[in-house]
Amino acid sequence: MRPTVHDIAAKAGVSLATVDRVLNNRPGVRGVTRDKVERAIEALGYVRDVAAANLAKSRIYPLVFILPEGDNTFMRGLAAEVEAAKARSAVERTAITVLSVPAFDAPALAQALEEARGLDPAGVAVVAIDATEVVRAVDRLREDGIAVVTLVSDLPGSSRDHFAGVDNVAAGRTAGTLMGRFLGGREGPVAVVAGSMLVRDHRDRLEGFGAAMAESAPGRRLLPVVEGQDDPGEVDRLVSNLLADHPDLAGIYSLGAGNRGLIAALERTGRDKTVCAIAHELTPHSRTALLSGTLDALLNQDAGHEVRSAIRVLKARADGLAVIGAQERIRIEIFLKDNLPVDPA
Amino acid sequence: MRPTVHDIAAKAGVSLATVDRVLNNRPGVRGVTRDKVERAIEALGYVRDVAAANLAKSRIYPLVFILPEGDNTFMRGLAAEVEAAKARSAVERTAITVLSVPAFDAPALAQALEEARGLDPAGVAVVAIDATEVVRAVDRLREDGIAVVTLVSDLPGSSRDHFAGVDNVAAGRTAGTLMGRFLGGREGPVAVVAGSMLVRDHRDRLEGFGAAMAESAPGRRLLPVVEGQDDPGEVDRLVSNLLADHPDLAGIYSLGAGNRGLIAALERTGRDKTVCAIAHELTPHSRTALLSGTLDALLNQDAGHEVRSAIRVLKARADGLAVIGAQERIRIEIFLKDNLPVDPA
DNA sequence: GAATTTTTGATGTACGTAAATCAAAAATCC
DNA sequence: GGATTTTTGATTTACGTACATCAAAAATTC
Repeated sequence: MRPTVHDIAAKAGVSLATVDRVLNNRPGVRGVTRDKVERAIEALGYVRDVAAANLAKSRIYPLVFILPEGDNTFMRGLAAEVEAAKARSAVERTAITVLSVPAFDAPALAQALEEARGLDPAGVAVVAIDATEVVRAVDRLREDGIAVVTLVSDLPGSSRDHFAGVDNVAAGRTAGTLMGRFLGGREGPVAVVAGSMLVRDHRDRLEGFGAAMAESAPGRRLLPVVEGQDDPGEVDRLVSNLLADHPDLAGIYSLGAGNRGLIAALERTGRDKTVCAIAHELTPHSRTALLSGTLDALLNQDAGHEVRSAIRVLKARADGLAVIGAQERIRIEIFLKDNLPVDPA
Repeated sequence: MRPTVHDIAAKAGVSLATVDRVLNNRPGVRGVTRDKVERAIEALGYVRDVAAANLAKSRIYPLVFILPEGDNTFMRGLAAEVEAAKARSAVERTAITVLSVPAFDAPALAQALEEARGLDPAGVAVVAIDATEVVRAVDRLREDGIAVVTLVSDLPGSSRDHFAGVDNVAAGRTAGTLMGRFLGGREGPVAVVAGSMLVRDHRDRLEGFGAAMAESAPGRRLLPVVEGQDDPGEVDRLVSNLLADHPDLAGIYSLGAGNRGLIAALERTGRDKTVCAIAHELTPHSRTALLSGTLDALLNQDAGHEVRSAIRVLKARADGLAVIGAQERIRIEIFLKDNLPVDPA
């Protein structure tokens, strides 16, 4: 049987109340006594039964998720994962509120953060936009003792506790290496389609992509980045133009969302088999395009992992506990048509 | 506040004891009453507080892991993950026993399964070998009501409850597609190094690799498979011979373990930059080789995920609960030098 | 050494569920 | 309608921790 508080009390020769005072560092214990108890804890290898502790505390963690609105599948998938977490809230002792804000709208996001603050939650998870007013709003939350985790897109200048997302420079590098190697001897320039250069993750991916391309395909020409606002229609228009302007286009790296537009443009023009296309995020559309060969590779961040990780970190921070960084690191997944997970993500 | 058993009792107009009888389907409840209670549960949206339930039951799950001995890093990593799970057993209410058996030894494995049966555990996780006596031993465990999960290597003919491992045909296909595309215009044959064609996962990988290579690099010559017994020394010898015999060798796919030998042979002969090498399993050695460019890509199955998934499935099966197949599916990870996780696996 | 403050002990209740016991009520059988 | 069986109720204890209260003991101050 694993040791309990009673065993510690017996071993240390003190009362249960004193053990409780030490365990929950309540005041009124002499240093000598505290040491005695701590030695007993050590000797017995006691670990607090969290289930029993939570039961006794009947603690719940009120959390707020702030997500962007908008017509792109990845963010809708992220929202779905938050809903799934909500369904688990009874088990996980969380109470999750979701706030939606217009995409790429820093003032609206800052306002939503203020609204979240009004709800006095234990923690807030937010898909960040890199703007000073957002940084200020996050810092205000932290000053109120509210834990903050950035989700998918980080906010490095702020005092956020943690970033639940991928290393986007590395993701861009990965795409660059794949593109360079997949192109092989093929001639022609490579295009890059982003959502918006105002968002940090897109800037980071571009940086990584450029660097890795320079290594794996030195001398290859990169066309100037075009920005599709993560909107399928806009991406379709931009890619169609690129294909028309560059009959020898060898590859396209789409580092943002709105890939339905990319896929549509490639397939409509019949260039899907000759242009090497690498994109981000596994969705039903991108999955189909990967299987048909329109897309050559797909980089992915697991939205479910990110949401679950964010919740774990927020809970830990609310309790003032440390998190194991390595365990909460989100991986950059590479999918080819051959290693797709069976269920549509 | 979320509803409790008391709320159900009040709502249904029955006693607490009756609610308990329904919830834990104990006998002695009329159909009418049972319905009344179930409607109340439904109406209130009651979900059992697992923490409280486990506390009350003070249930533990005795589990047995059967792992092969042998000098290869992957299996040692797997064993380390089981140890890590053992360290968590207080929290997870498990009691894990590990049995070691000689590698590739079916009679010894069957005997270990019998030994596990003698321990009367709730479940057994085993790295399977494809042999009739092993199938029989697994079936005997199942007849005794003991849950069985195969780990890493499956046993399709048996009555095992679940396989915690990757789809190895798909893994081979993934390697084949990568190899075909990475080779690009380069000439020369491609070699395949396996551990043993007697093991199912290696046969599966070879099958997938051949099929995908035929698609992505039609006409490319595949050399006959050589078998290195997952032993670094033997692999080194075999690869050295291959390199000597085929000065124009374009690629090597190592689908088993013992990659230290592969890496050593490539680097010693200075062919590490000209031969495209794809291997399995992320280890400190393969990680270094990927970063230095000796290996071009690495396929991986996350041993930690596999062990944790096996435990979840065994616990669920011991309680007669269903598992969500999709959630327990182990992914085939692709690593390039750019998307390696930060901590050495 | 008396008064004060600090530390410790003893004890009880609560969290939500499991499981057991015994008595009471209701249904069923003949 | 009485005997028997089945169903239901009432109540208690337990799991391991948190937290509060009050009394007793020890240490500290002057």
